[in-house]
Amino acid sequence: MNSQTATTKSEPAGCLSTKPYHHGDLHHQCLCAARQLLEENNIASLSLRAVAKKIGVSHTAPYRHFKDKESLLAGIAAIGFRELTTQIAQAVEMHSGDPAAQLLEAGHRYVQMVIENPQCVQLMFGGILPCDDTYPELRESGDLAFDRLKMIIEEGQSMGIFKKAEIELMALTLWSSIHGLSLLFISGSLDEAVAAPVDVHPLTTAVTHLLLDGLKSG
Amino acid sequence: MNSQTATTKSEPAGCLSTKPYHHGDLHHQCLCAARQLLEENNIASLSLRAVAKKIGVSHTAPYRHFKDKESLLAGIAAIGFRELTTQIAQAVEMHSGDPAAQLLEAGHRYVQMVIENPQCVQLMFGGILPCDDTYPELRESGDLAFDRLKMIIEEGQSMGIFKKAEIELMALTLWSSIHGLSLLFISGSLDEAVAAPVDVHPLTTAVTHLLLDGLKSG
DNA sequence: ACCTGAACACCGTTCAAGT
DNA sequence: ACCTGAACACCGTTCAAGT
Repeated sequence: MNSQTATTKSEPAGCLSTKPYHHGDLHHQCLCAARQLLEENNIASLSLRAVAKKIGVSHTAPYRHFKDKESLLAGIAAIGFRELTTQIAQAVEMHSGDPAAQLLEAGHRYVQMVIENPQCVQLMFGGILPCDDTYPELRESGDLAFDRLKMIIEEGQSMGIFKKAEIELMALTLWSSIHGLSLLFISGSLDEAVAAPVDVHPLTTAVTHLLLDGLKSG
Repeated sequence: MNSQTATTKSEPAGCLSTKPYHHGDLHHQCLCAARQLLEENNIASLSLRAVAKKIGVSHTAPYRHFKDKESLLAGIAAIGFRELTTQIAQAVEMHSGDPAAQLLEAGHRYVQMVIENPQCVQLMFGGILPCDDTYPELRESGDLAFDRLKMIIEEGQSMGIFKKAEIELMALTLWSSIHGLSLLFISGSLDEAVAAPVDVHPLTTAVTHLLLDGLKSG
């Protein structure tokens, strides 16, 4: 039994390893460490130097793999967008042939993702990263997720269970609502505004059902 | 004519003034300068030292009026919440007796406020400030705005134009939707996802109408 | 190629000292 | 009371230098 390999494998996901001079995986390790540090504190207090320290590398080493701090942040955001797309895709697979169930499941997964990675989501949608085409990888997955949403609605329309309003508008309304609900959850604003203790899952279900009422045909 | 007063008054809102040793208004001037600097760049690059420099005061002077940087940020957020509440109140006054029109107007004003003060809104809802009762002033106005929203719905129900679902749930759905739509606007995500050029006002109207369909009685 | 250490211009925050 | 300057431990970023 190779003790070095064993040590690496037994790490809890902390991306630690016995570090050779060229460990080669620095790019991935930076993203991994940064993601952890980001969720532990917040966006403002994430420092490139702390990331380097966590991996056990000099504070200038990350510059081999990322142009600057912003570019590292963009890398984390990209991972988040990919994860969101995956979640929606899984929701669609799970309830194939039932658009309403697909939307409900996708909504739950979206909310769950936001609650589990609040700081990452703030990074994705918080206007810290530039909106232009500086990081094309970012918007591609967001785009993909929206397309999938539209496909669900299209199927619902052709099955006659959704009204035939403009697809893009219906998709936008659903996305906005679940997006807003998620962000209100993590902002803490709901704890004060809503009288009862905030119970994420049933609240998400209720909101979605109310929305679907507005989309129903007839 | 007193040239000193004239100079102060003719400032475009930049909060500049000929500075006596005790200018007394430092608290307000800090908030004002910070708000400007915040919108000019973003939250991460707002520095207490830059704020002090903009007012023409030593970099430790703000500590007389704010415990730390976070407490200054909380002050800015509080102003934002108060402004949001005011906007909704004005929307209610403007269309008294017509709950649907009140909701539409409030939505437009909410979106407008977010678009004009994106960084401030990120501060208000971005999870940078602690959610607990460290800054009680913050949640009080948010609370007030939500109450007003519920009153609109209540009136609509008693007039028989809204369905009699749970008021809090209906209010939450509306708030989430408009909140989410606003944040998607400023995040730039829509520019990529939506095919047509994003036109804020008509899009907000369309989304609200779709939502109101779901809230209608009958 | 990949990594390091010194250096620079910035931060937030504290504290003794000045008016 | 209100403000200042020096000091401390942090930042991001650059660059010559090392393996």
